[in-house]
Amino acid sequence: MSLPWRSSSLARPRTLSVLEGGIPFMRLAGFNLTPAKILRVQYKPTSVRMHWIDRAAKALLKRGKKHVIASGISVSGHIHIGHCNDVFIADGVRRALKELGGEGQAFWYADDFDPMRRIPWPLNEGELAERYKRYLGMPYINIPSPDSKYENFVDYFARPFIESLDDFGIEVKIYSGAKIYQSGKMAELTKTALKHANKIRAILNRYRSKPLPEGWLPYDALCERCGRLATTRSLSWHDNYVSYRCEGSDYVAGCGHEGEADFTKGQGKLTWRVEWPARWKLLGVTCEPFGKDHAVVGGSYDTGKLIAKQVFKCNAPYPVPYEWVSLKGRRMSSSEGVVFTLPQWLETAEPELLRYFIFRSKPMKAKEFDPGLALLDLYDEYDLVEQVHFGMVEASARRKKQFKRIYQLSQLRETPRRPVQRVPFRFATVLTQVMRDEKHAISVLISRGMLTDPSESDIKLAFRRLSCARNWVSKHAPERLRFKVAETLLTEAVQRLTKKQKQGLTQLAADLSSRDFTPIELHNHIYELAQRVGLKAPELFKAIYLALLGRESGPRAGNFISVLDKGFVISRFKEVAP
RNA sequence: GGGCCCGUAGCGCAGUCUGGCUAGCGCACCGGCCUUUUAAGCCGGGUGUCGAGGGUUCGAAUCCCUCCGGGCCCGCCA
Repeated sequence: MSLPWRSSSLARPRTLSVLEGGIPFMRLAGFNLTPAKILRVQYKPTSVRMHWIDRAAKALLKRGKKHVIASGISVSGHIHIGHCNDVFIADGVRRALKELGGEGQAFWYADDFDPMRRIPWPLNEGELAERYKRYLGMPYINIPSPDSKYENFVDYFARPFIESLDDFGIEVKIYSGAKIYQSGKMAELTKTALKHANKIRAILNRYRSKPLPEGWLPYDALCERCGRLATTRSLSWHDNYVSYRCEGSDYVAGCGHEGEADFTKGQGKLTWRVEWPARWKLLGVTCEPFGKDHAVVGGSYDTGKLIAKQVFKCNAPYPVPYEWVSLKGRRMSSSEGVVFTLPQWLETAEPELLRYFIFRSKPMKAKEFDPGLALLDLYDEYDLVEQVHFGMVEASARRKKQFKRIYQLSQLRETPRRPVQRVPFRFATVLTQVMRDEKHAISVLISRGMLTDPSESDIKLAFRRLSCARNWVSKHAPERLRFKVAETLLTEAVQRLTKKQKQGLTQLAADLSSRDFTPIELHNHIYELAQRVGLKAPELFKAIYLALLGRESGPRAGNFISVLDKGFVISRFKEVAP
């Protein structure tokens, strides 16, 4: 059927049924619609449901072609997957910009010159806590590492994160706040801020219940005597110097020292609310994701926007606020040790899954992560999205479009062209506990139809998943999903078997040696056998598990036995009733 | 005091920006199947006042207003 208004590819009617069924219905219902009105309904284009990453990229392109996307975190402890929103989103926008014909560069900025307000986990436990107390109020970069393998506190917490970024397909330039201050690059902007201290104070006071005092300066000097940053109050400034007194703060005492800090040499820093817009100016930031704490009215983004405009004469970046991630229902917190880090993620889940986790829902939607059983669902969901992407699973056009984009954003780099062969993670958790070696695992996977004529990369993916499954079983799985084939027959297990159960096992051993079974055949055979020897099926199952595992339940039996070495199973069953 | 998010099936959620096809997905559940299923079974089934009320509209889960419930953030400091 050809419809005249379909000439424009965009102006497709939403659906035909609306047109065909809708109008008569409306007439029947007594509505007197003018043709124009009907046409407007008909011409309604298919709604273009864009992923929020693309929406951000599109908005940026309206402003210009080249963009700098910022992300950054205060290195106040372990950097966890909640923090990843920042850098993952920044990188996602960069990628989307590129796809839309723009240019983007993303960076990650370590706020490593901020003072330590609280001793983070795990340094807040035992004797370490005592040792680290003295560093309260000092910049992170000047605090030693608890582990000699790392240069300092910042290296200790940030390096595992930074080094993992590549594994997640993140391409960002790394900056260090401390280094930037020490290099003198912030000197000019610091001077500008000091010159406009009154203006800045007025901006900040708009949102403060307790106004900043007269003579307040937006600068935190580093005390040359005690090395603290949080304790000083800036009194005045001249040339390149800010004079200060080390008075103390609410969480740590000052040393009383009075001195001068050279702001061209990194002897102090701008206070956060001013530092942020100064950084936008310095690095030409045009887009930045940030946590909802900054996004609140009167928060640092609001004041930063005004300071940027009025003091630094630049525009605030396009904001992408995001919600936080909780871990098993608790708010992730590096200081309290409620963390799940990137290296931890890689142990138990594929990197694509974390990207998927972040990009699947809107940024301001709170996310909940649970590495336990819920991770299985995440795997299944990811696999499903992948299958929809490759057209192996049917989905509505709208859903398909949405899934495809999320799938693309979840890829580390290029989106695979051909369908990927996946081992279902749930099966991987069983296989990894019984497989003898890689060759064996492959043959099992092939015999199950989970791998068909696998390529090298299919095999690689399968082993990556098996390795994740192994780690997951040992670290996050509930006890009932863990099992270990008993090295020798446990006498305790034998004692728990009835005479009939023993007979059943002996017979099963005989049957196994007389012919081959597929897993399903074997499973069915167990039922038949139970009946033959006068047992209820569950009793025979229990016997099998007791003999093999030393406990009463285990993975699906036919499956399980056929993965084990046949000779071993036969002799184990025979052993039960010598 | 201000702001944000959430409220849709038993549970977890998508859909809301940009109103429109029969409100969808996963898990759970229910029924059936191979005489029999413990952990890759297979097939079938939606079990729903879209938090409440009002408004706009030919049409509202979707837009507007009010309210209720839950969570979080800011108002010190990132």
